[in-house]
Amino acid sequence: MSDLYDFRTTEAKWQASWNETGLFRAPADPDPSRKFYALEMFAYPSGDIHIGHFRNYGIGDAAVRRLLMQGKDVLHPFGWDAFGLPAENAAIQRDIHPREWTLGNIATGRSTLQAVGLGYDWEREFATCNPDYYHFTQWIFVLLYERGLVYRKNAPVNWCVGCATVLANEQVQDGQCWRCKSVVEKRDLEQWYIRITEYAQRLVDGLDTLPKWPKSTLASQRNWIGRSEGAAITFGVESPAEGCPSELEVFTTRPDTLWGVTFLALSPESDAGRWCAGHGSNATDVAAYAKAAALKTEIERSAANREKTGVDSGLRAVHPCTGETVPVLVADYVLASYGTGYVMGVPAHDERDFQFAKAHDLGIAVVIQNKSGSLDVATMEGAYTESGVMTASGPFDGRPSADAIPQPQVIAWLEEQGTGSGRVTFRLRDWLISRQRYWGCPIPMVHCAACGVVPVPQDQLPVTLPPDVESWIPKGRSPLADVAEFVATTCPKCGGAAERDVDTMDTFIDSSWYHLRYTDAHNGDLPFDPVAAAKWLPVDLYIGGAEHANGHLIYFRFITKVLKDAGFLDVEEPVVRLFHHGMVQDGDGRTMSKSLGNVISPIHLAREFGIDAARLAMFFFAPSREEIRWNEDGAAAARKLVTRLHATFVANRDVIAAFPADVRGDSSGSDEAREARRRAHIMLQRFDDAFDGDLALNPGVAAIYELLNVFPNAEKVAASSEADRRCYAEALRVLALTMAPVAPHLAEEVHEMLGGEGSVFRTSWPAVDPEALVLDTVEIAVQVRGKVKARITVAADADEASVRETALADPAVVAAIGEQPVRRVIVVPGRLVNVVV
RNA sequence: GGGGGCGUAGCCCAAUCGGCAGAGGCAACGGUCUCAAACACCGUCCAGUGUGGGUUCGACUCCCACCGCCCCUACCA
Repeated sequence: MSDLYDFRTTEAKWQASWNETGLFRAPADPDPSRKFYALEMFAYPSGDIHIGHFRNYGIGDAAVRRLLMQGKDVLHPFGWDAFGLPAENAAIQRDIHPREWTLGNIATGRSTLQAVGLGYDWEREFATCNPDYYHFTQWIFVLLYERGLVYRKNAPVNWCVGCATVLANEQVQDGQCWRCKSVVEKRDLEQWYIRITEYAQRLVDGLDTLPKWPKSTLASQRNWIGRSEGAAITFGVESPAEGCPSELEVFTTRPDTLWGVTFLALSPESDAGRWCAGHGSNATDVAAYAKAAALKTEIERSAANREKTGVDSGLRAVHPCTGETVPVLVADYVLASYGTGYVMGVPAHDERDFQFAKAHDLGIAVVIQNKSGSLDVATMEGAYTESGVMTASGPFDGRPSADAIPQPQVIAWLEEQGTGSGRVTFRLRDWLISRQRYWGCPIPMVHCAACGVVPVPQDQLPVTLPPDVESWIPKGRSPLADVAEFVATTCPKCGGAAERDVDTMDTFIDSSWYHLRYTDAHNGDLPFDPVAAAKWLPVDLYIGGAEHANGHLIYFRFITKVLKDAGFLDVEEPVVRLFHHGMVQDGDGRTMSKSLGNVISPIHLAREFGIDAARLAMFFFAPSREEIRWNEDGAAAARKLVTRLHATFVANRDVIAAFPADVRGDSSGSDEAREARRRAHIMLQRFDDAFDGDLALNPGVAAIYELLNVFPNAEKVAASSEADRRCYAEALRVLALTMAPVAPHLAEEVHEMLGGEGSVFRTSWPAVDPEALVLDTVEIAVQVRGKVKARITVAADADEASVRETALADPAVVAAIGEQPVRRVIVVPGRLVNVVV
């Protein structure tokens, strides 16, 4: 073996070895006490694997390698989130079939990941666009249907003009399509929905059982699900016309402000709003208003502080407590999809209602008085939304509204009166999953003239995507609608002629169950064998970007719960510990993207610096959770570190080889030798803390530098005493193992050089020796009034009294105290002494 | 508007239970090596922790207010 380290050949050599020996192949029958399921979010096969993937997967890879050394039975799989729009866009732009484009990208991506030495069980790999996989995406859809969680509804939906498809709420960002940035409009369409709101409460409750999830993500999900407690209150409609709703039920979180209602407002898309537009006494105006509202884009409609428009609905409502009539308006600041679509207007105590009332000359009534009693309709410039004392509120006059909001007494009273009741509402909407696109999972439903909507029985799945369509160009309906042989089918129920549903599913459904498929990736009968899933679930560590907090990570929790209810799983939550890695930016702090042309491939890193150096650089730049700027100088420094590490082992090879692998130094070594040993254990301790904690590997890598910096040159080591050489040998042995997760190829090479058998990842992870960490003597600071005045050297285990005595005897301390009386002496063992005068 | 996070040397970042602000790297500078340069090696330099208060013997760390930056969310009644 050459004494010069050639990272290119060495790295290739060990990658081949890992493949041959199946190092990362998960055991078929993991020991329950040792199983560990490590997962990184799978990749969209967009083309090249970039440096951001390399970081994400590198963190997981390092964690997994240490787990192997700890003797865990590890499942660490990889796959491809392979359906989705970019494939179709490529098809349109380059006249290449989406499948071909996708499969080509997968092949490139896989070979890149393998070339950079990431350790996965490739035998469990799959792509969601493969019928072997989407067969069971459909199977799960049918299961959801059978469990009453799928329904069809005509409702206003987000319509992306550019993609010519509907979008889910979280796919609309700032009123634009998340993919193509086109304007998003509202359209009325009949679409498939999944009743995720049925699980809203469980999705909220589950958050309390996830202590190892980032606080930010828990908070984000809590806000997204948006549980609100309040009351549903029924207002009568004054002399309702034929067909007109006779009652309007509103939802409010402030039932204590009920007596302050001066109007009701209806969403133009609500049932009553639509009735008013068609049949009400002011139908012409309402219809015109509703039409204008629908044409507004999401951007216009959601612009902050937009003027609150509205129009008289033609109805009058009867206040359930006072019997007075109040005007009812149609206003597009009211959302049809939240609460009931009708709100009670309390201008004095709600900012939006205040603005609306001012703009439309509606009455304002103060019913919650502030502490000083100064609220007066004539002088109010905004709503008073705090709590206070209820006034002009019938039986509740004089009651504080502060006890609890919503007021339980008010709700109880409403229930007594029969005009309202307590109600919990969620912000979370049902999951709209229809997409008018080709490259997705077909919805396994059949429309039969005689039987209505009929699911394709599970034993007749999959409904395969037709191999070709006439045109990829979106025209506002699914390209599948034009494939006659796909559409024409027979009804599974009556056998008569029927038509297939032509839409495909949102790709978030593909990724909602992929973690389960890995446990049994080749099952042809079921999505997975419940026995196999039980062996591995829950995922012990899940690594991915924080941007999925409200999309994927909610759907994924939801589907896990449904499958548990259906008896296929025994876990309520899919993931024990969630970790969000930081992004990788270019040297100027810009996000790497194809359009900016600043994307760096890990292949480039492998060639220029070596994979181990690139990993070390990445781990060293910043804690894993923080974003980093890629920096070639830093990578070059890491390359030097690899060279230096290798050279250190080569130079000290004979010293190490003279002792058994489990050599231990002890206190008979010199200070210098024991310091080397101590540094090695500090390093180990830091890696342990990181891997067991927040995955911040930077202090650990820094500790490698620290160890090398105190390590004497080889001549000196060779010439030292036997006791010293034992310390040095131990330090390097600890280093050789501890660096393995972060610099795996180098570690294998060193392991082999030191005479190790097999892979270093089949040896065991070292244990910190607490005895190696302690120092004989420590220098501690002596402070007088908090200012350091002297430093004294004492035995590390010196008792407080003697430390105090030594400190007080120090001339500099004596001088600093002078004539002042000593009031207290604080001794922090091993740290400092503070004299209070 | 709501929520989450972050401010430490020129730059990236450490700092255990509240206990001496500096471990490490980059850059810069000086030196050794070299015909010279690069590489390598040795060494040097640099902040008082965004601001203002508070608690404490002692605050980067805890509390309050403010400033700046990043991310998420947003007419949710």
